[in-house]
Amino acid sequence: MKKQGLPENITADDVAAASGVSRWTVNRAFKRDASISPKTREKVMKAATEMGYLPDLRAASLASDRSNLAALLIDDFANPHKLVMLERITRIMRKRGWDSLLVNTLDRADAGSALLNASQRRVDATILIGIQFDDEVLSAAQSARRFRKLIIFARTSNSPDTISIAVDDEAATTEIAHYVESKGYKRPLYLAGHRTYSAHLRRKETFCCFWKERQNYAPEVFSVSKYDPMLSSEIVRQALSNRPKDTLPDIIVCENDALAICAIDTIRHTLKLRVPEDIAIIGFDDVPLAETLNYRLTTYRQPITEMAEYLVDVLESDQDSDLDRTFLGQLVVRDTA
Amino acid sequence: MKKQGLPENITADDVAAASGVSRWTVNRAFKRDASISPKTREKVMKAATEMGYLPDLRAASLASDRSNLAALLIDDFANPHKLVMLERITRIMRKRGWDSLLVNTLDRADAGSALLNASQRRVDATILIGIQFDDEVLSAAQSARRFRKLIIFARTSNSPDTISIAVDDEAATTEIAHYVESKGYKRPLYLAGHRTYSAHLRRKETFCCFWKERQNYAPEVFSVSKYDPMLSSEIVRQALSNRPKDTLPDIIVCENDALAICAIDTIRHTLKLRVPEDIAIIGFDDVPLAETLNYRLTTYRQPITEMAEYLVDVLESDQDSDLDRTFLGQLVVRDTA
DNA sequence: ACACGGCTTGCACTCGCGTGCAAACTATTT
DNA sequence: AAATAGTTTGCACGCGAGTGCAAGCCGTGT
Repeated sequence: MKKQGLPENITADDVAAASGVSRWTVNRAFKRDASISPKTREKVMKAATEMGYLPDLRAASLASDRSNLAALLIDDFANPHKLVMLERITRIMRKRGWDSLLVNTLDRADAGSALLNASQRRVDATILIGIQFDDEVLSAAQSARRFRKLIIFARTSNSPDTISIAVDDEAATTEIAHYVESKGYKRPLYLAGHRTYSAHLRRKETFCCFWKERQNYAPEVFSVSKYDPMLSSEIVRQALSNRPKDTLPDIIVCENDALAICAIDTIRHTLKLRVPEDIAIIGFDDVPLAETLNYRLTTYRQPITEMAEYLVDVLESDQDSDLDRTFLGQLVVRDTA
Repeated sequence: MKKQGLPENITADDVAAASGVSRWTVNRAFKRDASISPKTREKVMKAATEMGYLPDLRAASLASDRSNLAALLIDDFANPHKLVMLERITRIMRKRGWDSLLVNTLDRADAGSALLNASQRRVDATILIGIQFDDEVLSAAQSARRFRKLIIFARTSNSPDTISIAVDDEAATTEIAHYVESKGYKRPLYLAGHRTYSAHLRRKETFCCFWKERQNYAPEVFSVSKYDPMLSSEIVRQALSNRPKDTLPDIIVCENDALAICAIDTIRHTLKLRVPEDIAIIGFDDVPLAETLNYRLTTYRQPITEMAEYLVDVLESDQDSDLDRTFLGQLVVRDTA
């Protein structure tokens, strides 16, 4: 199935010979704004097409020191929102001429070596879509200094050596809090994710501060240490069972949709309560599942497409700093709150 | 954030100079079974570590004509099962020293160029995880003959130039059919996906033939042309509404879990019927959502890990043919049937 | 002490293309 | 027609490593 009489490797030299120009001219024909006459280019391209020639990107990258390749690190395929981001990012990158090296760092122990491996392919940038990257891994990566650009997507980062592209957590959470307040909820419970990650801390803090300031008491808070549906479900159960019904929260504000959906299932199936009649729910992200018949989740949508386009702007930028940027999303009101 | 006084590019030459050997010896130190004395290797590695040197994989690939890189093509991020496969494949490839170039071919029109682009990186193999690849795209890809190996994952293919790694659809569907029969269901409805894809045809055909042969009548069949939850939901609604209750199917056998989950939601929320009391459901794939409280879906689990390990065996194999293989999964009985 | 076989190490050449400059060529002006 | 400015093309050299072979090193047996 491999060769079958196919000329081993067609290189620019072959095309050059066939079209009567030099090898360099052949490669020029493939380069967008190279100085080459339209006639020559056409002639070369015709021969190239006939021979099935396409430039070797490894060699190009080696010679030019630009790969047009970025490593995408993900550590969590279970969170549907990550997948939305992955899809959007890869599609938009592809559209604009960039390839993606997907690095699965689910295996935490292996994350460092996975990172180094990507660097050996001399990627132009490394994009972190995972949240499990604590600052330790981050600074290790950074100090190895193998990465031209280290981009944190959908999470704010305080590191100066890093470019962060994220939604404005404070503005978003404040909008949510206002909504919760305006709807007259009185006993909110905040369901947080892993407690050590800055983006998450910020959301929780913002919500709690808002509430304390306006209502003079702090909301209950529960945390789930990782995106494990079983664990999340158990935490929700613990938070809500064995207490008088009139002390139950009237709304659970969740750090993300994965938690929110898990909470809904647990409330309905384990605790046999109704959503939103007994307990309302509000999420964050607007994952595809959120709009399905079963959930109709009220949530906050991040402008992923816009963020991904900006991401490519960053990839193509020459600047070294001042590339951080936050975005505003929008509250999507459905049925659960 | 880039250089900060970092020696521009550390190459094997630098390490060679620092450790008093030749450049070739330095590279030998990094190659698993190269002929090099343990002492020398240690010396070199020490210097390399201090200087932060790691071989450039682009150059290595260029010189050796092996990239240890495979392109993963996916066209559908909405189907949760694809993601399980993606996660498993990338993790296992990484574990065994392979990198993944993720190619999002959701944009159908762009699929061809995406494919070519991957070939320009001289990947060692191209792996198709999507199903939207009709035989047209497939043969185009093949005839361009730019791919050392073209692997179809989780779908059988009849093309001889292709390596297919998939579950045995016939055996699986037969097992499902036996189960349906043994449970005494009498009016099964088969809910199929896109009708032109061979894997899918095979499942549907197998089920229908089985039923016709044993029960002397053909089951109803409905098809959904793509994985769009809204569309699927609509098809289910059409299939089940406006008919006397006693003519309703007693079980819906779905080609995959995505359809099954969608069917459950529609039956519960739109048609206000119960699952499994009014209509039972059986899926295929065992996606993560299938075991959650909300669904508890009876389904057929594919041995993805095993298949992914075999995939890497194929990547590393020298053979050209006879690499196709099918696997057996298992029926996972939960609550919906 | 000599020679021989086995392990280590060094080297010339190659992979396919980019960069920057100089040479050649074209079109425009006087 | 000659000169000038602008455009197009060719080329030497480099990017960073792999391959296969030849030379060097070691210890052992006689």
